[in-house]
Amino acid sequence: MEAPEAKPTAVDMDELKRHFAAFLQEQRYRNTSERMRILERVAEMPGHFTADELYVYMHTKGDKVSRATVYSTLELLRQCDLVVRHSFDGGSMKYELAARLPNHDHLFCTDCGRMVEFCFPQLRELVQQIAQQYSLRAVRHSLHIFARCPRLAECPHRLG
Amino acid sequence: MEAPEAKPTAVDMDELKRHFAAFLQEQRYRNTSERMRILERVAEMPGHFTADELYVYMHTKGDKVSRATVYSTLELLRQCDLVVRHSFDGGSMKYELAARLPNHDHLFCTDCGRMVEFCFPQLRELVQQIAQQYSLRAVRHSLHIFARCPRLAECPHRLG
DNA sequence: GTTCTTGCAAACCCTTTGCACGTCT
DNA sequence: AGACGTGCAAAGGGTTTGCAAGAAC
Repeated sequence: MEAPEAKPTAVDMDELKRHFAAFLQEQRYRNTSERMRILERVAEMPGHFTADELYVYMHTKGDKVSRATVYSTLELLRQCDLVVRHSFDGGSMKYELAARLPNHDHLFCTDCGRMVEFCFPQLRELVQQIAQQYSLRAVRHSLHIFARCPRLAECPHRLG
Repeated sequence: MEAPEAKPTAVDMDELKRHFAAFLQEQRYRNTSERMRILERVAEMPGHFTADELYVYMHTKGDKVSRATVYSTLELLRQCDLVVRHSFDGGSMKYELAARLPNHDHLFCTDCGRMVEFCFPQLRELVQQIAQQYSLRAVRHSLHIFARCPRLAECPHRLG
């Protein structure tokens, strides 16, 4: 049986911008060039990234934005569900475009450090069942699995 | 059907101390009064706590330990699996005695802020299945579910 | 013109580190 | 005696904030 890797979704930039503009207008926030530029650059990031990585990337592209604006705009993008923020153990916050990999989870090999993103429909169902036990409706979830190779020497991705 | 709340396990303090002492000896770390005292106080904490909360608690009890020692001992307790560390979204690290609530997960109501700890055997199985798809053996997992009340006004735990 | 946003730097919080002193073996 | 652990304070990294200048409405 094939392992269900999560696959990137094609991103419709205009759609994202419309979504963001609508959110800003609705919330009486201003539609500034910095905010839209940040959304564009977020969509160019390949997967997870930190606020600082985005800041550095934008400066290599010649964009003039401050870290403060990067942080505050990422927070706005999060409020309107265009980006998701992850708190992986011990590190700084990781952001990611929500449209890129809908509803995926993370598996970490603690032997080699490899991270796999996967998508299991059964998990979605189970999560919904669990929430229902408490008369709630699950909106989002985050599952981290920490695993090891049965025989370390044969781990095909081990470090070193 | 009854919602499966995770139930605290009775804690055998002597057993914990033996486990920790054995770990220290095996790793050639020293068995100091500070380290054992910290383990005792960890066992007195009701649930999740931050390193600083433990530090403050110990000082209310008259223990003289520094923050540095609290942090480093919590790390040792983590290495020998006596405590687990959680990284909840946006906040500081939360620690918890592993023996207290074995293998539980977390459900957050985003309307009222309530957090429920639950334990679903099916989830364990599913997690193991997922890891097997990648030829790995799951060791630990962490599932956070974010959910809402179907009708907010009726949320029995809503804030305000 | 008023209010919000930006950029910069400083502040902030949590955690780790360097060093002198104390303690365990 | 030697090596490790502790306590203190300072450093460190990531994120937020205060304020003056600039842009959106």
